[in-house]
Amino acid sequence: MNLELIERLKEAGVQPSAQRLAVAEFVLETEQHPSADQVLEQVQNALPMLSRATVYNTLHLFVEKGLLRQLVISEGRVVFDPRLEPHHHFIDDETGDIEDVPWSAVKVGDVTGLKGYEVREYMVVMRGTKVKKRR
Amino acid sequence: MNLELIERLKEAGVQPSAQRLAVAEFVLETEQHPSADQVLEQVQNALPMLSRATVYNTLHLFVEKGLLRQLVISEGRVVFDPRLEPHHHFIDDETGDIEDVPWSAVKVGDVTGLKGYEVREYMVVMRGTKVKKRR
DNA sequence: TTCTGGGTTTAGACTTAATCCAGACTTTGT
DNA sequence: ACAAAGTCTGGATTAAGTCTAAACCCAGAA
Repeated sequence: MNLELIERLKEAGVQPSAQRLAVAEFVLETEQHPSADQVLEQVQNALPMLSRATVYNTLHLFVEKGLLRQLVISEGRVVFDPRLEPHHHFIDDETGDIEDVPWSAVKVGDVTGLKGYEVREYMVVMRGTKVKKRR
Repeated sequence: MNLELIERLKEAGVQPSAQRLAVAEFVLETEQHPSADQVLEQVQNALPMLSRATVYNTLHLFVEKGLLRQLVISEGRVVFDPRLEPHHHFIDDETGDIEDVPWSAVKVGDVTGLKGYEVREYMVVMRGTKVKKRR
């Protein structure tokens, strides 16, 4: 099962294993921005013997191999994002939820030309509240 | 001594005290982006009996009263920034140092008009390396 | 001056996220 | 089947941050 995922791990240079597959299945597929502990909790449903250390190891491995991005923008927590293409982030003041904002939604002027800095990546971080749909 | 600072605290609605003054003296003046523990360490030079809890209380009070901003963008740490006017941030990949980038250095297109979001504040977070001065 | 009460500070216990480690287990190649 | 390399585990450890109860300080009232 899940041959595609196995292929994807191999391509990234990650040797597949039951644990890694289970973690990948959740974290590479989710729409959320889970923290390590949230990943642990979720994946333990499928694989109860999974240890915390393995989750941390696996997530860091995935980040290293470019399958995940690590975000450090939310309230005191490190969080993982499976969307690799550049995008911005909106953080809800009330709930702390992080949402992706498409790259095209915000235009940012030339950043690579900043004197003194070699910018590898950048994003706009917005904070505020979500507007209820008006009828 | 330091009448100005005392005035500033009072204006912000903070009742001055020896500890709060000492913390203010460091954290409102620094060019860095210190973490709570760095503040503790520094201010203990001037006030050795200062307790960790007081530093946390004071920093949070300052944030609440608008004397400081809390940043959550660096490697797993909450960090405080005494510059209240809007600006962007550059984070050095190697050292983790955070530097301020003037608001005018990067132009960002209209963000307030994003459908579905009420944006209270935003900033561009850049990551990369500092360029050595070329001769 | 002494008393009193509110706000402030303290040390230490506690919580939670994250890391480390040594041994056990699995997989791979021969 | 075996050895070596790689992976996983539970538990101990570290570190950031929070909480709490008792002590402290000081301004105003008596």
